[in-house]
Amino acid sequence: MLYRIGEVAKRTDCKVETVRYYEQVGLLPQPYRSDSNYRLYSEEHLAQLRFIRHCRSLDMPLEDIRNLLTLREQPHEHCAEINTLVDKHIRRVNEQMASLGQLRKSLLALRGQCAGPGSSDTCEIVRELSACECHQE
Amino acid sequence: MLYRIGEVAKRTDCKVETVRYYEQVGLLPQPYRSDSNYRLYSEEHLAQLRFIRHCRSLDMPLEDIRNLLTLREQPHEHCAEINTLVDKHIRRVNEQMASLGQLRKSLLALRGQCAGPGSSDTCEIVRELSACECHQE
DNA sequence: TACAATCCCTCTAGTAACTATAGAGTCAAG
DNA sequence: CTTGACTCTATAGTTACTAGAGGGATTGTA
Ligand SMILES: [Zn+2]
Ligand SMILES: [Zn+2]
Ligand SMILES: [Zn+2]
Ligand SMILES: [Zn+2]
Repeated sequence: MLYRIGEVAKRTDCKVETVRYYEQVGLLPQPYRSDSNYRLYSEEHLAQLRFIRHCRSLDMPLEDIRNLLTLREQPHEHCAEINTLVDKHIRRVNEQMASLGQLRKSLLALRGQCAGPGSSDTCEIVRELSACECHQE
Repeated sequence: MLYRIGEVAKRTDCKVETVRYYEQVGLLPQPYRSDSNYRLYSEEHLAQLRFIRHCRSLDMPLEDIRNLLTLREQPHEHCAEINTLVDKHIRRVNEQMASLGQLRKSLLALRGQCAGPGSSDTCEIVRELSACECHQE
């Protein structure tokens, strides 16, 4: 059973262009081709694309996915490498969360500066943005 | 007192190329030029660049900063517009935090799947990534 | 059989916000 | 006078797609 690209895209919840893109950057092997040069995908292709899409839904970079695919191909176990890779990603996500938390605090503080219209000549928010300490000097 | 681009970059903690980039996309007005065609910046330029950099440190998109700069220029108060803009950004940050939180949960669950080397033929992490439910069908 | 609506193809360029080259000119110190 | 640090322009690369142009293929319907 072979599927055309539109079918494949629908089944993996991604756009046709994205499927072609994965092929272009070497994440997805070349599909078969019909007489009219249409791409034709097997179940294996579909499975690999699902793998990729699920990794992407976890926000893994394509480079990591590439590595995971290689590890998956090989017959041996690679728990160590795989765990390292996932742990690194978890660390990235933790860092992003931390910095977003900081950001949120700063933004709320900034937002609190505005005392409402009429309270001053220029909005305190703009004043704060202009006269910060961190970017002076 | 006029500053060359390297000095300006150092004082605002950004790269020389970034300063030129802001000029190119119209966030920073054209500086003066020396006889040898070097960019020369006034204190006003410096202040505006600080404004931009501080907004960027809050992760505001350049488009928002452009709008803030316009609002700042005008003599009247614009608390309403400014607050709307900041609130929208805060909402974006909140959304990002929420989705990162979800992501973290999923990743930790995935990480927990690995029972260590020797426990199975292929690492459970890879198995989980291959056989997810969300990307089937 | 004719025709329209979909599908698919390749190739190219655009997105955000920079970053990094290449190849050249300028300037101050030793 | 030469070395090194600075600057200039113009162009391309980064990430992971997305959108479009301009063309063929397929499918369903009248
Ligand atoms: Zn205000
Ligand atoms: Zn600041
Ligand atoms: Zn394992
Ligand atoms: Zn999935």
